Amino acid sequence: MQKASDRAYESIRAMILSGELAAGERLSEEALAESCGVSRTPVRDALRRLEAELLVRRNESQRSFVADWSLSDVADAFELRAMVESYAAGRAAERMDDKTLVKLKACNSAIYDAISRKVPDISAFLDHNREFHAIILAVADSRRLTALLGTLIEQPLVRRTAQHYGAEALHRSYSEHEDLLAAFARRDRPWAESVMAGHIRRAFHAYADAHRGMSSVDRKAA
Amino acid sequence: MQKASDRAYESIRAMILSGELAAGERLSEEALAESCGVSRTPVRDALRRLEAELLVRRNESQRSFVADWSLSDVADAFELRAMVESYAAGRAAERMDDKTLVKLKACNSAIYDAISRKVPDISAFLDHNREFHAIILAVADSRRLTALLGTLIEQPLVRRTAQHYGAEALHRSYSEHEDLLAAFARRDRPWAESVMAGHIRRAFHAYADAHRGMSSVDRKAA
DNA sequence: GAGTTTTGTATTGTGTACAGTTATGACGAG
DNA sequence: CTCGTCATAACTGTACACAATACAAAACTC
Repeated sequence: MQKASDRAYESIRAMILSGELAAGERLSEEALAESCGVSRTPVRDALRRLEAELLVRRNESQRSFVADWSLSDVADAFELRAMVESYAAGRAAERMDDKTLVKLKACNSAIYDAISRKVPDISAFLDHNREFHAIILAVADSRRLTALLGTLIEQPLVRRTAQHYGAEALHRSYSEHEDLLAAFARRDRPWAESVMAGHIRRAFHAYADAHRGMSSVDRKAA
Repeated sequence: MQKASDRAYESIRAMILSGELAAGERLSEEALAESCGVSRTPVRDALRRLEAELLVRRNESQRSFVADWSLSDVADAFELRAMVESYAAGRAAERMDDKTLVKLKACNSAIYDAISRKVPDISAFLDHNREFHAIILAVADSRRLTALLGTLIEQPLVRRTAQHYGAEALHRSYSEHEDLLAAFARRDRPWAESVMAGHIRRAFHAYADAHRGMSSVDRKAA
């Protein structure tokens, strides 16, 4: 069995990432239990895991809330992610093999297909993008690194704002991936690190622009 | 109340870090519950937390084991820690204030006292050293960074092997802290980053030397 | 005798009841 | 009308009981 605990985890996580549970909202174990169709025990398990990911916060009296990410929190996470993920790309460059390179190329081609339609398929883009980075992380071959990045990649708001990415931002992301592939093909660690660092930092500014645009007047993001 | 869960956490954690629970050993929830004098529920909580720190590993069928850290695992952790903690030192340099600087100086003086006795007080050294780094982390002022480093600092074996550090390694650590203080006093971010990176990397090699010495013939560490 | 199936035991997952704690609202005094 | 206090309600922590699963050992078959 052991499904109940996982179901609760996935369910609550999805509700937080989608915004169904608003930032700062109170989380009652009992209410979540009913919402997930399980008892409080697996919900408690799930909340502990989400707390470790900083998706859930607890106040001094042990009550749980949806973490509210300020812009500076998101900036922090992106800065750390840029550092850690460029390190991962560097390790991957040294450990790259031709078979994995082919997989990465196929993955980025899928990204190209998704963003080159008349109406870009953002959901497919996000999925393939996630896979692309996951493959690199796997090649980097460090459990510790994987665990660390796991807490940095999924951020509330990011997925929701991805819908507002412009076509040029999506294509820029694709072409940065191509650069990464070139660096990997040459086993060039410093190159891979540089490209990845820039890739993540660009993503942050795209997010920040979109976020500013959303929170104030709905102006076009650069 | 809420003590039982914390007691279980601290108790199990201490048993792992001290080596009382050997690396790779099976962890039975019930046995731990009895050993901690609580029921299985808080033990489960504690195991989830320790799992997030990678101090406890679970196999595919959800059974828990003490994580067995290979030398390469420890090397991984140190490399990441060097990267992340030097970033923290850099942020701290930019945010440093005079009051905190005084506290850090006092802390390092306490370290000097601990290591300058006829028989160095390693336990006091470790405590003050932890406090020194904790203060820097607090000044860096990023919850995310704090959470990240939390999973990197405590490592099985490290505390145990600290007993074997030579007098010169301890004094070197003290003097590197002094360098950090100088960098902080001048709000010199790159300097602080460099010193911290070197500080952590030296610590790793001290550990590696001691570890090699212990696992093969008991030769003197450099 | 070797391999496979079956059975028994140990361990974890889940639900639920109860106790202790915190928050909230009502009521009364100033 | 406001502030403080007290009572009640809601929620979390803990324990325990039961169900489900996995591992191991023994027995049976080929």
